Amino acid sequence: MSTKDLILATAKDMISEVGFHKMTTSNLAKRADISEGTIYRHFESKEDILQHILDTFDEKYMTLAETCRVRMDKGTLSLDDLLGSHFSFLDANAADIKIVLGTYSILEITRRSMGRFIERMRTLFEDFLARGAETGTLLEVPLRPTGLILANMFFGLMRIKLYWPEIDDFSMEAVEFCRRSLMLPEAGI
Amino acid sequence: MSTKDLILATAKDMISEVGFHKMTTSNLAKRADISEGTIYRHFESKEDILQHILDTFDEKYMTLAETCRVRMDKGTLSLDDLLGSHFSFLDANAADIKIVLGTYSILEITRRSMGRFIERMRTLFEDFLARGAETGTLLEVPLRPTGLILANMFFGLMRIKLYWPEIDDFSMEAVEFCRRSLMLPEAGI
Amino acid sequence: MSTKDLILATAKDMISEVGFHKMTTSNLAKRADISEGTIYRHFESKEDILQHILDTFDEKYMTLAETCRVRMDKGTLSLDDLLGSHFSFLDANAADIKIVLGTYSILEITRRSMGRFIERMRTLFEDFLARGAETGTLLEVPLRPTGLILANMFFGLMRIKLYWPEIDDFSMEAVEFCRRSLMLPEAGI
Amino acid sequence: MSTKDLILATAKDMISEVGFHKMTTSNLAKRADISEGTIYRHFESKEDILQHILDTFDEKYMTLAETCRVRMDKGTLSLDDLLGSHFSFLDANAADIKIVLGTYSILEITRRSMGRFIERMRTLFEDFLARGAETGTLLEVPLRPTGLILANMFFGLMRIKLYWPEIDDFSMEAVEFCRRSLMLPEAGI
DNA sequence: TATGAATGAGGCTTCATTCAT
DNA sequence: AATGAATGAAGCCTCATTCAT
Repeated sequence: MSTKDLILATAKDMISEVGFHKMTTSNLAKRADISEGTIYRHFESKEDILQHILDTFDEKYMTLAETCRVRMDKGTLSLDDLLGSHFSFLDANAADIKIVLGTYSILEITRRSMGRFIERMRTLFEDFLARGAETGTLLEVPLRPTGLILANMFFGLMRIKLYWPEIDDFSMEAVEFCRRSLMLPEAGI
Repeated sequence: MSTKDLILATAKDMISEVGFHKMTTSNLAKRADISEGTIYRHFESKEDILQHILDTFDEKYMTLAETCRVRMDKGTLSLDDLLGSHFSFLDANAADIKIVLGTYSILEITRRSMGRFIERMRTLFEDFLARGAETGTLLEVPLRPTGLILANMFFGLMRIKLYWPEIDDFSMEAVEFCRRSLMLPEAGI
Repeated sequence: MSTKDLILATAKDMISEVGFHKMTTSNLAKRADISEGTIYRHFESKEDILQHILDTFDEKYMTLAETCRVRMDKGTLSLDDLLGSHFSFLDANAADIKIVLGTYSILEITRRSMGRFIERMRTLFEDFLARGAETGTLLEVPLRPTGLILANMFFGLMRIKLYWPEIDDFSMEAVEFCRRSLMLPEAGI
Repeated sequence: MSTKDLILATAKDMISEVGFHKMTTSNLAKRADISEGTIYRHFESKEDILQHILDTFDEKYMTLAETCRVRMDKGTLSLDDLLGSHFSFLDANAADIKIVLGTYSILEITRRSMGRFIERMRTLFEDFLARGAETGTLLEVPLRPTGLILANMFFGLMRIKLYWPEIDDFSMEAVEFCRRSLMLPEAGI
């Protein structure tokens, strides 16, 4: 692994564990077993490290969204698929999420980054809802706010999972909660 | 106002405006027009100030919950009443909420405090759902997780309102979203 | 002596001895026997200390210039008096001068400060020359540049005295040099 | 141009532009488009680069002095010639002068180098004055200090020109000033 | 010769906290 | 109770220099 990647990986771990402020350049260097000066050969500032982490995360989510859209266009993406792939994504990127959730209130760059993230997720959900309404599988609901509600639900789930692990996971029930609100009362009766 | 309250009020404003880390004891003293030393006559540490703010907030919410319970026991609390009174509470205590949301990821004391807050809200919603199921006005849903889902929804709404004010308010739609998921398909009509 | 003055005096000594860059905040604190943090209770930055030194020096020269002007108006100020009082001033403020000479090429604030200093000295000399020409004790020479030449001569003398003390003092000869250039060829002869 | 010369030339530009301290080895390498390590293949240290620049400058002045002496021995060097050739030299080597003036107060090596420079100039002027006195074209003045006064005047002129370019050039008047002080009251009566 | 990543000492500054008055 | 000067640990960052390739 290149030194730059080592720094990035170590910083990601540390920030998600102790927060941005408590990861000091000195700590970071020690844990990555490099000198403090080396950090500045690869990054302009401590905040710059975070910026890189956020950018990478951003790209990862864009890839997921793209994949979802492709399947949506083919008509093979169910509500469960959509929510399920998001849960997987969030689980797989827990550290990044924790970083985002833990710094958006402190740092302007994260606030902006998370704002973009929310928007992207909302747009994706919105498009899904629009399509569902067209094909008659979902209720007709106000698209924009409902997309936001779903995105918001996801963040909340992650937050609780990450910061209050002692609380039982309630993802499944959340999915049910949403299904009841969005699915048409099963025609077939 | 006593000096202690002055410090508390000033600190609350500052923390919600600039965050816990960026409120320094020096800033605080200047803005409250007292000396830095005076702070330590009333509080043990900077964190101790936060602790007091959190405790006060805690009590305020307990009062609201108590009020809700009283009305619930009388059978005069509709879903709209419940959610409405919470929206009012959150609006009226925006500064406290912002402090909680902005520090739980950094400080153990807030993490615990917010944990309790979530639990309390969850319990209240849970009780409401149980009663609704009994009286036949609400669907039968898994109580504990659904209470959590509702609490979670509230926090999310506040968060977006506080940190991304440029996003349109979607409280009303969120309420609708929940109603659809929880209300019985209006019987016989 | 107040702590602020102690810092100022110590810094003046150190800067004139080793230069602005080589006086570090750490050194300064050690030599003044205070903690590094204390420096920042009294000054905004390291450069701010220098600023204070320069301002004080500025005022001191303005006082001298004022005194000279008063005597000039009374008609009791000979060329020897004028140059003599300047030599005394420069000798008495050797540390300040060394600081000015040693930092104007590095720091914008000193460059400006020294610029003002030169101007002030030039103006004073210029006025003296004008008066001398009027009263017929001095040659008529271009005022502005000649004032500058005299100011310049002074700075040069100080510089050599301060940085090359091994070179014999030549102030007296410099005064003679100027007299020959400025005095009317003694009438009476 | 050899790499060594490239480094030297680039360093000369940079030091005269931003000063010795603000030219970092990193900057220098970037501007010269070489690697930082390469610098240390050609020079022992950052100061060593300056040493080379100073040495080269020293030689250049020695050449000028030599030329002047040759003409002096032939008896074809007027005061105007002498001063004029010095002005030309200083103009042509403005970067070197700026380096010397900007570092003698900080660095021992420059202080020594400039000391030698002053001495050399003084000696040359002194010899010229001696000859002038012998041939009866110049007043008899104390040689050593007067030589120093002239050298000093030159440095002052350069300094002001380089650091306060907003001040009008007063070289011509300076020459006049010196002529008045040194020339015999034109016999020719 | 040349590279450029790595080093580590040290610089300036901030800030929660203490203490004599 | 209140003051505010003083502390000192710790934070971020810079930079001349070294060294393996």
